[in-house]
Amino acid sequence: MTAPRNVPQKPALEGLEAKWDEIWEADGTYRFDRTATRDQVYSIDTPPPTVSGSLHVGHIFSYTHTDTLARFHRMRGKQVYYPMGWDDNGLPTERRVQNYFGVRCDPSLPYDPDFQPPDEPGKDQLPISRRNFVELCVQLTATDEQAFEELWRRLGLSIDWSLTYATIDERSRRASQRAFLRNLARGEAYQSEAPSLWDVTFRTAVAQAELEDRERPGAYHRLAFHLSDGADLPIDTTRPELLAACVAVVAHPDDQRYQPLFGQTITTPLFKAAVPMVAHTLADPEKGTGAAMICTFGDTTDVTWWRELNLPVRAIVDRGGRIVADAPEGIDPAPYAEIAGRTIHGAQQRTVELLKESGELIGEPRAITHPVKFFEKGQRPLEIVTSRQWYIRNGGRDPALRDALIERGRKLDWVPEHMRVRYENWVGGLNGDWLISRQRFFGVPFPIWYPLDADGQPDYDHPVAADEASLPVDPSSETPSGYTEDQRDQPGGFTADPDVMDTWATSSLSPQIACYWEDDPDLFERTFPMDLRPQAHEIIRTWLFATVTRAHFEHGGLPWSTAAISGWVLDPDRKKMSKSKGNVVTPMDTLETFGADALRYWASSGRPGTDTAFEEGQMKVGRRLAVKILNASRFVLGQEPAADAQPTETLDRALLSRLADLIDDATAAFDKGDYARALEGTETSFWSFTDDYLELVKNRAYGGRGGPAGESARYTLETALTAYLKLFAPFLPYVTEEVWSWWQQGSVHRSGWPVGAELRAAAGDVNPEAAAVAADALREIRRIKSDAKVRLATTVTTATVTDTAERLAILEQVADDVADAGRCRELLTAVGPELSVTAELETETAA
RNA sequence: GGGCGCGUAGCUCAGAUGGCAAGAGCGCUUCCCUUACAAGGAAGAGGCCGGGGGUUCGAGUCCCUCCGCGCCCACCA
Repeated sequence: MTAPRNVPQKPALEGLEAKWDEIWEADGTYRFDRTATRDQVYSIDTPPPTVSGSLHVGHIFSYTHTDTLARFHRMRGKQVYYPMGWDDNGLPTERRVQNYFGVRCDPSLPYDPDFQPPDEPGKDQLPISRRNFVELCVQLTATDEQAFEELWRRLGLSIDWSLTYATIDERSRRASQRAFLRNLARGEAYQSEAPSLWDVTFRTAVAQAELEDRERPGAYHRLAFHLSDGADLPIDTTRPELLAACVAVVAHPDDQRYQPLFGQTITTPLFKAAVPMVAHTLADPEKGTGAAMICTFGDTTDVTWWRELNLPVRAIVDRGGRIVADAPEGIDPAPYAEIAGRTIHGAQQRTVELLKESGELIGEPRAITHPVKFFEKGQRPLEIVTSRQWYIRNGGRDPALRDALIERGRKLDWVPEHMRVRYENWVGGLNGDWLISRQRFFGVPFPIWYPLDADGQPDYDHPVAADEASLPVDPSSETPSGYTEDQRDQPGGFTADPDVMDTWATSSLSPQIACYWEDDPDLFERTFPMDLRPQAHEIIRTWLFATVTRAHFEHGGLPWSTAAISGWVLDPDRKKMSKSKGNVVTPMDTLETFGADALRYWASSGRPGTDTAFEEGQMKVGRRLAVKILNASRFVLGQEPAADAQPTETLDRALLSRLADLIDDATAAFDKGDYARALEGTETSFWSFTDDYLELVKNRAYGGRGGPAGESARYTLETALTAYLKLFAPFLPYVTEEVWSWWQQGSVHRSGWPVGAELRAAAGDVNPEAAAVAADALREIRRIKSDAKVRLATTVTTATVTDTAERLAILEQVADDVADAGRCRELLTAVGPELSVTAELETETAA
């Protein structure tokens, strides 16, 4: 039955990664068997890493967690559907291409088929056509993806590499456009011209989920507004440059100071605009003077006031963050000419100067620090600009939908459980629908055209959608049905929607993309909804929520049953590791230094959802464990049990019994997603196996006493080793596979997960305490030798073990093994209150 | 301002439904080349379990409160 044994003399970890990566690939060890039915499948919605981002140990950390679960379920007999995606779509790639090649996209330029990027990026970015730009994006991401794949393979992720996708590839674009068209047809997607948050650097709209607050220095400026009776109304503002955009003054309806003013007309300083005094509960009597100017638009509260109070628009900031050239209606154009064309900053300086000159600045500006909204990837504060954008409903303005989506979150299994709260917080706090259009270039285009009227104006109310069968389409180069290409951008013809979808609009469909939604209905049937979504906690509000929303609309259910949220890797100062902080360790270097198994050991010791310190000490421990497995295995496999060997000795059966408990514990932990607990238990047990059990049976196993007792030891050693290798396999795939190959056929990763009941049956009726009693006695004998500062091999002429009668009865059954391991010629016992050992050591003869 | 999480040996962390006379590894001390392993092995020292109250026969584990740290969210006048 067993293969010939091939145990190396001097086993080592070096070279195992390259060797087994190649064999696993050649043997298709992790290949998905698509004949499996849904109940036999465990499918994983792997996070597609942003390939333009840098690789860091945080990736190793969380992807290892997922891989341990994948390997566990595979060993339990599931067909694991474990694809890998690349998120190459979107702004990070654009930015990287700009910097890497020194180019920028100018959509007005024609395509140059012979274009070659400069060898070195020049001082000024070279303008190139959109198509040339996108080609560079594709070229660069291909390189990035290779680096990621190399890392993942080296790390030993058991991914089926035949199942990769990229968020910009044809299948993703098709799924993304198809899902959008269906959202549109069902009324879940819509277009609206409305004020929205706008990044003036990237010149694109951004979504609520992509905002972050940053503390910024600012200053309160107290401005003198004028009442009709000539009195002044002081108002504080941090944005005096928006004075020209002021459309009203607001105060809280209950604010006694302003009761008489509500409904009156106020004159703004400098620009002399007549604006109404209005009341709204969002006005905070505690802030500033209690009265605030409403501008179109200084912040999101302005938008709320503007909408709810039906105020006019007086927009002055353009899409590049400058003051527009022409003064809005109703204000004095003379001072406006002084700020027109300036940047926000310049306009603020000039406005303040003018206010000082006119005497309408009261006192000096008072410096403060306040939170300002930024695009998370941006460098300049967001402005609010009115533009036409696509939205997908997400409950932000529909309580029934919001409740339905919160309910979906409650049906999801969260690991750890408390992460659910973040989801509910976010969904509960939404204040608008999901803005998915971006005024960018490298992304999935909207599959939409607009008819042009006789004047060449687009009819946005009657968009022409692409046919599903034609997807994916690029509306800027393909023609809608019913038109000819020469009608493009001609009066009476058509024009393409110029925007692309935000990257989350595509990655929110990762389960559908990964499972070949509509492209391969048979495969989809076998894999969707998926079992596991592993991801980081900071993107619960984006990726997780958006994915739930899309599946809610498209499938009326959850996209997966479990969400496993990983923590962060912290540097020793307890700060999140990130590139900007300059404390990132290159993962490939770390892999070279410690080895994949060691790194995986460190990663696996981080509890689900818990932030974990980057600690080289743990990696050294992992490496030592791997080496220990090699050496202990070499010892165990040095002798072969007879085919009919049975565990007859008490010590052996006690070991098997404890091993059965370990297997049950590890299995239960894994079932709950707690890989770390499974590892910890296995590791603790394994060290006691090598330190105690191995020493106790060494002599017996190698024929010291001969007969069935030796067979029992050899049988038990091999049975235990087999179980340990399987238990360790999800964590240390390389060393376990290597040892497995010394005497077994096939891959340990395709061998079954151990079953506690089988070992328990083999152990029979035994007191598992026997293993501990033997180990305790041996430890006491070692202590005596250690205290006497003699070699552990020193012979004991007579040892006397004192212990309770109960424990001595157990010791009786394992006494020969204890005597062997302790090198005791004679082992006596005496009843006493607790364990103690005395021993007479044989005098060392001089060498 | 609201919410979540964390605070256990010098360091990194375990301690599931309360029973612990408090654990692991690293580091530290002492000893040992024992025929699986000296990039090893054996033995050992080291904690008012953040502070204060409470519930209980019994609390690191439950409740209250305070302190410190981290994160998420919040309408930026």
